Amino acid sequence: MPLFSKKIRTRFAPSPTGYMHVGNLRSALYEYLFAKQNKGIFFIRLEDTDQSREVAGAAENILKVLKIAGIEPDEGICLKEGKLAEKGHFGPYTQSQRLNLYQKYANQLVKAGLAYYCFCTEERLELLRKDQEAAKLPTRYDFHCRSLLPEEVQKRLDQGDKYVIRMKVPENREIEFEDMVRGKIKVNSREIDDQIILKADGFPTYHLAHAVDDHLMETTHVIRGEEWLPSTPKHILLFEALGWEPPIYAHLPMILNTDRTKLSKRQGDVAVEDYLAKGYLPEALLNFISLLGWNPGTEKELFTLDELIKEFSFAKVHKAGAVFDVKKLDWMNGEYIKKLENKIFVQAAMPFFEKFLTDNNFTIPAYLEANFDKALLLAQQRISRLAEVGEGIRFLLTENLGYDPAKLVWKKSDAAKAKEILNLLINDISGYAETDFTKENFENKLKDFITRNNLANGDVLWPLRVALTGADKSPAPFEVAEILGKEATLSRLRQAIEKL
RNA sequence: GCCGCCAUCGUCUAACGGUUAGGACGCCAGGUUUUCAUCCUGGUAAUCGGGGUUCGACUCCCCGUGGCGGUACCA
Repeated sequence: MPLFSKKIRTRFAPSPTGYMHVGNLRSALYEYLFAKQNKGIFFIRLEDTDQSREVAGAAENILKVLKIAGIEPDEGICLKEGKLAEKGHFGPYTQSQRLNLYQKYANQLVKAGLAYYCFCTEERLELLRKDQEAAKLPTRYDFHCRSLLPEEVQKRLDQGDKYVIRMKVPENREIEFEDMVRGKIKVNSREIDDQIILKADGFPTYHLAHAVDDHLMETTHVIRGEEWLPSTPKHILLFEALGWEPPIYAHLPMILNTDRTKLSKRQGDVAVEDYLAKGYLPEALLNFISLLGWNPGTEKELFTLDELIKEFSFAKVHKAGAVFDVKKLDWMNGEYIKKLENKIFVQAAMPFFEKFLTDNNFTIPAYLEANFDKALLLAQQRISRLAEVGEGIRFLLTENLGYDPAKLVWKKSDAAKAKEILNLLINDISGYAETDFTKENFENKLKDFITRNNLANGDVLWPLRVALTGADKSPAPFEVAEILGKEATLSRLRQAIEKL
């Protein structure tokens, strides 16, 4: 394990422009894991520098999802009684409240000759870009305002012309940095544009805000998506111009759709919330996501958060993008569901079950009232998402099973025999006491019935299963009978006979 | 167009110059079971192409190819 001289500080810096994307969740996870395993600080900063894209409630939502996932900040933006709050000594942690700082440092750069005022209109910039594209040249700023005389600049400022501040990129310099996952990266400064660092509305762009905040907030490690890799040299330059030491960077591989394009809404869900709404357990989702672009170097695949904190390492982070494979997520989620304590499962499944009831206009039959938990538990070992719980025990909620009568016939039998056996069953079961309707007793009674009548297991149990559940894929008939009770069990058997 | 990053079964990945290229998901087959599922056993399937370097390349280098990202007064 590497030893760092400074206290490790990582940050998650979302923009409140939408919902929590699974890629963001993974970034947050890695940032959290790295901080925790180094006994450092994980904090959250709100990057709300684009007023036009801001979505009300988005920040609260992102924090909420993070909390559900078990990733809580030591410092920075947090949730207090559902509302945004801050804690820690490096605040404010909301960029829109730090405008004076960005302006101060932008001005400092201008004074030092490392940045300059630019009065170019967006129209001119757009035209420039189009010309460059047509001429198949790289699209970049043409330094138009770099050479403005100081008097000219002053005059235009005095007359209130709109301006932005651009960084002045040195002409021909190799910029080199060491990325924790990609190793050495080299870029020549001539490839770097004179990026705008302060916008006309007085807000900083990401680049300036990143340098200022991560310096002031003493971030030691910037862990972010691969899409930031190309602008990292700008950031290094900015840190240098401000006389600061840049943080250590780690650029994470992308998470992709099945067709290897950047994970997008069109091809499935990207919002963490959507997955939670389908009944993926937060622990399972986190576990699955942790393995997208990272592996422990062993064959272990199921990890708790604490285990991840111990095992995680940037040395084992992949460089290539990883496809988000829902099939594997389903498997993993199923594993987590099966392992859930019964009580916890019922608790977790209940909201999904209730939604199923209202969506399908079901009311709860009398025999179910007392056996609610037992009913839900019938589904626990058989589903891979909590949202499947209702469908899994649908047969308990309606008398109208609506199945194909042919199903009642076992593969090694015929309709006549099925009918005969169902009749025998009704006779036999009619004589059972209510107390025989427990899983164990009912099973014993039936096995006795089978040997007494010299029948095969399948001859009896198969039609019984279908009669009780209307499905060939369903929990065992003993468990179902226990919940149904005598009256409902018999009535379903009679219905079955009528169908044959 | 220009710049950058990347490349092992369908998917997630292991092998950091020497392995019959391993595991997991999926899929297929067999077994257990009262059907399905679970569970167990087995099978299927990969080093993008071409050149080097080396006694020996998945591994190192170069060139292609392909994918992705960036190229905003968005982050």
